Amino acid sequence: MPEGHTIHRAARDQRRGFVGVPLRVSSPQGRFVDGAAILNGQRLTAIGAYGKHLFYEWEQGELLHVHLGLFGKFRESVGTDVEARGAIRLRLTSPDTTLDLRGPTACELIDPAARERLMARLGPDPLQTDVDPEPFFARARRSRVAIGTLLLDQSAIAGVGNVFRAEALFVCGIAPEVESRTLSEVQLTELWKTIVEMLRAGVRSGRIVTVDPAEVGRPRSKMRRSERTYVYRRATCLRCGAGVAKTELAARNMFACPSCQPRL
DNA sequence: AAGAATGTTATGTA
DNA sequence: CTACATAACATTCT
Repeated sequence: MPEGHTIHRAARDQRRGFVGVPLRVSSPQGRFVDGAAILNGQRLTAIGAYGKHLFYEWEQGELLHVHLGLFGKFRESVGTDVEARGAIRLRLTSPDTTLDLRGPTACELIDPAARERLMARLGPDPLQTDVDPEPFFARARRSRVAIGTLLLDQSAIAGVGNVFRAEALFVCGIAPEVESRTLSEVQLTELWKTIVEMLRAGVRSGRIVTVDPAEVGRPRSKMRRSERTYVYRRATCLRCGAGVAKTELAARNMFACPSCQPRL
């Protein structure tokens, strides 16, 4: 879920006590994390997230960049004597917990300059405090690209993934294939606002629930899987019952309700 | 047990 | 320069 997923993870790791406790980073197999062993014995001092990128900072100034990509996942186990299964790219241990990372797109030690370069090519991240959405608006105003495509372009807006693009467009009643430059200022503003709220809700609840709980008459935590999205991976629209249109946009599955998101 | 899935990047084409 | 297609890479689940 980067998208939320990456961000949730960082938030959750912090709650799990991986910040500020003694950590050991084991030497992983594979082509990832060159020289991670030098982190042995150092304390993790901060976990930061920008868009779908995670940055783990250690006390000696080492900077670990993690991107989960499509398959990357942290798996948590109780205790520190955990059998290593599969290709573990990174293992973090706190006194009572082991956190294994598998399948990330990136897991590498970088320097601050590299992080700057990386962040420089990302658009505004709706989750950052004091973020200025203007670069996203400016891009949208001049682009002929479909808004559904633009939302996945991390250089336009950072952090939105396939679930949130479908759900945010649904909530705003915008058809995904509409050229972004044809959207009104009001629509752009509403879209940004919707995304901010959705991402925040994701971080708060630790899962992606884009449906207003009032709409299904059940608290957020008790919503069934099929009720957590309006159109994403659904056959019918949660709101109006119309058949959801499943298409491909930017090489990803796109879901939209033809009735709630009319193309004008 | 093939295929799909909350992703990115590099490369080629027009 | 923009847009779009394709392939490559990673893992887990059905």
